[in-house]
Amino acid sequence: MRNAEIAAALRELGILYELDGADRFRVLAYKEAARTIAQSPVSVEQLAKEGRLTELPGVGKTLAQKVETLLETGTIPSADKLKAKFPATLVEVTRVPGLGAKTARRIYDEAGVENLVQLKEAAEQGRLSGIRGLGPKTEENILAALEGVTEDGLGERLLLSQVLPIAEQIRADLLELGVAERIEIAGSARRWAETCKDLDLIAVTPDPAALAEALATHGLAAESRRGGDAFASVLTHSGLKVDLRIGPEETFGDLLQHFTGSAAHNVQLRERALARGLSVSEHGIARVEGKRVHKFADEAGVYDLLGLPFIEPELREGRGEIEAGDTGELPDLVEVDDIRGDLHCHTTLSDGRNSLDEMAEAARGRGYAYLAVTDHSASHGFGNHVTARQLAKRIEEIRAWNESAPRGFRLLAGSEVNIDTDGSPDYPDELLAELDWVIGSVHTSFKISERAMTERVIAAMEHPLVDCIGHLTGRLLLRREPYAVDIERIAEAAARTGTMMEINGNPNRRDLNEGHAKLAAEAGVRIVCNTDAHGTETLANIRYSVATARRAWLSAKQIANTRAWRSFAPLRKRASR
DNA sequence: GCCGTTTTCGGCCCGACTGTTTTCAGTCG
Repeated sequence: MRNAEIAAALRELGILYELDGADRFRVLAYKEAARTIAQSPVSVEQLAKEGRLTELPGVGKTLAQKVETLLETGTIPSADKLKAKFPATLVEVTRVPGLGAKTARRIYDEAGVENLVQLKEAAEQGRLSGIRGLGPKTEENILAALEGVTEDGLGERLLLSQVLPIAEQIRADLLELGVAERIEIAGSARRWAETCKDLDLIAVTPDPAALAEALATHGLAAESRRGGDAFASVLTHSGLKVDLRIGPEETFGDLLQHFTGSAAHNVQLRERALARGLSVSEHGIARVEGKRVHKFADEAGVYDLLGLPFIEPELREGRGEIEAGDTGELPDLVEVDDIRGDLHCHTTLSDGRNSLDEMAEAARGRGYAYLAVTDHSASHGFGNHVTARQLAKRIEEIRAWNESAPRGFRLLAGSEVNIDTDGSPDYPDELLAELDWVIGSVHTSFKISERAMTERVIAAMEHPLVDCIGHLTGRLLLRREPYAVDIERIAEAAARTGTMMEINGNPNRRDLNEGHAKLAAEAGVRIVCNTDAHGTETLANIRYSVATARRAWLSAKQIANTRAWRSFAPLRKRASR
């Protein structure tokens, strides 16, 4: 059973308890445990086998036992008991925005509503407004919210790469109009999360009404939701909800900290504050006993008063960053400017959009010292494979290009070879030996067992001419699940064989993900930040690769391609042959 | 249900908003 399934079962059980009227902290405990399990980079099923479940923060004896039962029998008895008490479909009713467990339960008890279909009927027939606490306005809101229910469910998320360009555009335009003194991107976009539910912007302005109006009439805005002196919200044509919060200059740091989150980070920060007699909110930090409120125009001041160094937004996920800040063990995170070369890109030889020359020029224009050209190999199944003969010719072409290359920049003759089901690359070794750099990637036969996939990848890493593994899990965010691999075994094998592992910066992939990347780097694996660019413009996706590295707590020295060529070259596995 | 540089019991983040209420419960981020 995958972590996501275990987490979903606990989350459901938490909601069932909530529907049953359980203590809210008990419900919170289930949701917290579900969150940590969903985020765990290692298999929770494996942890259970080793009797180590309680090592997960938020998982105690009771929850560990429930997870063990779930893994053994496929169900949790307490969940079954509650499902016999009231319909389990009430869980989906609680997912309607504005409806929670309390209301869902009351609507079930008093109007017999068991699911979303019945909810819609009841609201249309006006059968909800008689219920205590519910009126005609609530009915209206429920119907409006149900309109937004799609086949895939509620609360659709967007890729960061769909959100960030909009955020940057709106911010730049509003600043240029002169309607705001300061605007910053906050929320999950500022933390460089993989996907976002909405976009949060924070602003300081002498004229809130003018700023709200400027947002409402911005070219990207399809409709204005609502506005006021401190708040404006619009929906873009692409379906992104943009919330703009306006505050005074003197608490800008407090506001930015609050709305950058994450929720888990903020909760932990406030708990730490309370232990020191301080209460943190978006308005400042107050003494619990006393009147004095500390306000900060700058975010660093907030952390400083709590005895912490500044914590980079990418780390604010409640994964130990506050403890690390306390003990002075926060990492010095890698930055985009540290990257000296890109080791994964394509040209028109396979499925890229630009020529070798164009890609080389674009890489040079970014200030890189090297670019590995890694077109797809002989068996790439999309009609754009590169035969051994074509690759041999390409190698010569690159050698010639380097002869007349500008100083301080070189092209590497590379390939992204397919890893066959038995783990072997799909070019002959003699040809691979001619190359400067080889990435091995899985592009076929995704649906094999975790054990088979793990062994397939490890076999590829044992090959002396496979320098690096590309996009390890093959996931496509919001579209295709990752294939299951045993990341601990793979990281061990990568460290042992000296095989590097890439963080693919295609914003649909971000693969290695942050959990895998952290675990691999801690196991001693050399990580590389790549783009997998299929055109000159997507070389800029390096920022997503670096973002994942930062969210994995990685420093420049843990990323191999922050090195100049002469110190990177000997790190390649082939260099030690 | 979890957890411990105040605690193995008694805590468990904070405020805004909404719609329904004459003082507040529920929901959200």
